Amino acid sequence: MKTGRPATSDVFRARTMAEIAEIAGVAESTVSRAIAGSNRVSAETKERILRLIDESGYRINSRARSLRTQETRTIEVVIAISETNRQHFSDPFFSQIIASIGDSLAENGYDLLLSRAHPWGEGALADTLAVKRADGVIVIGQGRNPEALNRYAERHPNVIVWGARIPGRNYAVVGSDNALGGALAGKHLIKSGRRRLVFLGDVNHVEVGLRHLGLVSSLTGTGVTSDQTLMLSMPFDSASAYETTRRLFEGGARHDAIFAASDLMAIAAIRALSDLGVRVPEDVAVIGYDDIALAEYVTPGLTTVRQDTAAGGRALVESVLSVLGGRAPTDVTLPTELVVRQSCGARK
Amino acid sequence: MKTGRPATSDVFRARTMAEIAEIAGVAESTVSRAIAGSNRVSAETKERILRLIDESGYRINSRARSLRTQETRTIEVVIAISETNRQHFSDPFFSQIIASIGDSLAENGYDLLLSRAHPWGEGALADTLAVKRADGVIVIGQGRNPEALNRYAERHPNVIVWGARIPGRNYAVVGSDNALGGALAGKHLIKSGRRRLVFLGDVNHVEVGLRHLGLVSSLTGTGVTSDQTLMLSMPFDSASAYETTRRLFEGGARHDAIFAASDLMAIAAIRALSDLGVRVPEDVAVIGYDDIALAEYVTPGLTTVRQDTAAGGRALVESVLSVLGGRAPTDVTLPTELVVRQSCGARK
DNA sequence: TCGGGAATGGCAACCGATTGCGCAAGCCGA
DNA sequence: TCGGCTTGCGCAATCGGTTGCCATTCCCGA
Repeated sequence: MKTGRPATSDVFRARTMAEIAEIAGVAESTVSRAIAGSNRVSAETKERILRLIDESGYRINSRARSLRTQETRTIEVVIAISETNRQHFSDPFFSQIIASIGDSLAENGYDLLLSRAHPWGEGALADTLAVKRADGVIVIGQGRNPEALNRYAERHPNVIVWGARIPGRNYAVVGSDNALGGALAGKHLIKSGRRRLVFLGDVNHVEVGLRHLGLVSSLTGTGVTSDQTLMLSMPFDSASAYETTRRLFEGGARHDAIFAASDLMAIAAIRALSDLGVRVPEDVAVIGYDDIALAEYVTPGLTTVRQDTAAGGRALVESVLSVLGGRAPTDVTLPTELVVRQSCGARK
Repeated sequence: MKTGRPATSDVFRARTMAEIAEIAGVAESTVSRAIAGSNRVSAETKERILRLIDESGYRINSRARSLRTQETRTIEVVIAISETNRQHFSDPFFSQIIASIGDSLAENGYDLLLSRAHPWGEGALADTLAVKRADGVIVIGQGRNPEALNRYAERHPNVIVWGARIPGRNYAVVGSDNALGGALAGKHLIKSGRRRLVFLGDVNHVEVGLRHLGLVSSLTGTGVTSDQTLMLSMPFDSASAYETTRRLFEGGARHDAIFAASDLMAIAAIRALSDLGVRVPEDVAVIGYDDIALAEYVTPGLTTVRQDTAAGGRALVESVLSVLGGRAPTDVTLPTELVVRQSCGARK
């Protein structure tokens, strides 16, 4: 251990409830009731015990308590990272929604256990870790393997998922309207005179697939055929978006708009264009998805489909706590809107 | 609860070790030893028990285990957000380092409990939450109130901090060399012909203060006096950086370089300049701090002082686990280097 | 003075695992 | 055949709280 640490103060420091009880001259059960605020302890006894607890720096042992009460007051949050790309988590979208979840949980007196591995993945280890550590689970993203998630949710009742309302699922979801988001982006691009669109994103990913679908559907009746629209499937990260975009336009592509599945990808795409001397938005318009905090401050400002992470986090927590309370969770679809900034301004 | 869920399969599902023991026809203790891999259980008994566990879907109860073993196998990670700006957490720097910490902990079989409130803050509640939930604590950032953190660490031995080696502290730190980082930025700016520097960041924040100090010290002997250098103190977020930069240059400032305390701030500053028609790097060079994943992909690419979050996370975990193992933690200073990209290329 | 009931507090079982210690069976050599 | 040693397994205590139920005290009216 470290040296040179000052001697700890010599006041009484209690480790267990029994010690408190001993000093206070009451039974453990009375201490427990005093803490719980039971009305079966007189006001003065209660006050005396609480003061003693405060002075002695005693803190309740949460494991012992939760062993007895059968609740952990902990919610596990799982990021559905893909096996191939663990860095996915560094997307600010995740930190924003986790921050919101963390705040809501704290307000309700719950802890937040963060997992990066899928507990529904293969292998007993993953499953072992997932059980009995938390009262409920919030999963961020349905990922590329919604069936596995579904099987997991079937066996574990207290699961709420950030994602899309896909049919046949065994869990409640909170999320934006991905198809609408895609359609909003598509309409806006068409309206600003774009004709040859590129979609950047992994359509095998449930939510991304819906965004693509929305984009394509918004094209009907506009005179733009979907075979003018290029769909480039790629993982969820900046490097792939940069490389793909760069290769596409180095090849002399004549596309005039990009819709990316995330802001991170959109920002990287803009950079690829810029490196090639292609102007944004004059030559190519770019729209992202998420509206991360940074979207407003990159150069040029990023037009994007907003997912309200603050509201999303709150809704997820509300949902999971209502399941714990025995109530049925309801699906929540958050308002989904396009935020127009420079990267997709009108053609000059 | 939800309706329409398929009936759960009718295989035997064990909830407790006692049930396993009963079915296997052995004592609970034998089951426990079989799981722990004790050599006091014969190979065939062990195999029989493990197979039964696997088939029955039994998962050990981590609270009961940790109550008995007196260890939680959980590490708490605390983000030193400021009271005034809770959104601070959305900085990708934090998510990157948390991702790395999470991976290292998982490799070592530890869970990650995420806290956003300072457990060393005022109020018994905050303290209550902090105790006995985890075996150790990793604090990200010393923040603006290192004394409070110090007092906290005095009472809680198993604390490791991401931050700077300030004197008198009661904890071990892992971090970059902030003064060196500041100096590297300063030297590079001078070398590329810049003379009138601006520093953006809250110097009351321990690490930021050191970065500023490093910048100023690198100026000696260069002919640039420190009173040519402007220090603008501001919180740690994009909006403030944008506003401050914009106001400064709207006022017709003749500064030719900005060094920001974080990449997020640098990116926002670039945007403010761009909105005013100031060219980066031709008119003003910009250097950030952190080298977040996005720094490489923004437009223009961000020159920045790299903090290796992957190595940092690993070192933090190694340190806290070594304290738990009874060994003394050692301070770790990570390699600190400047990554030059377009935002501070040579003057054209 | 005595019985009844409200108010307060204590006893002990319990949550689900881990582990020191003791016991029984099997094996060996003498 | 017998004692001693090794190996495998079970008993029961234990971790630190919570809570049903019973015991005690006190106050009051009859």
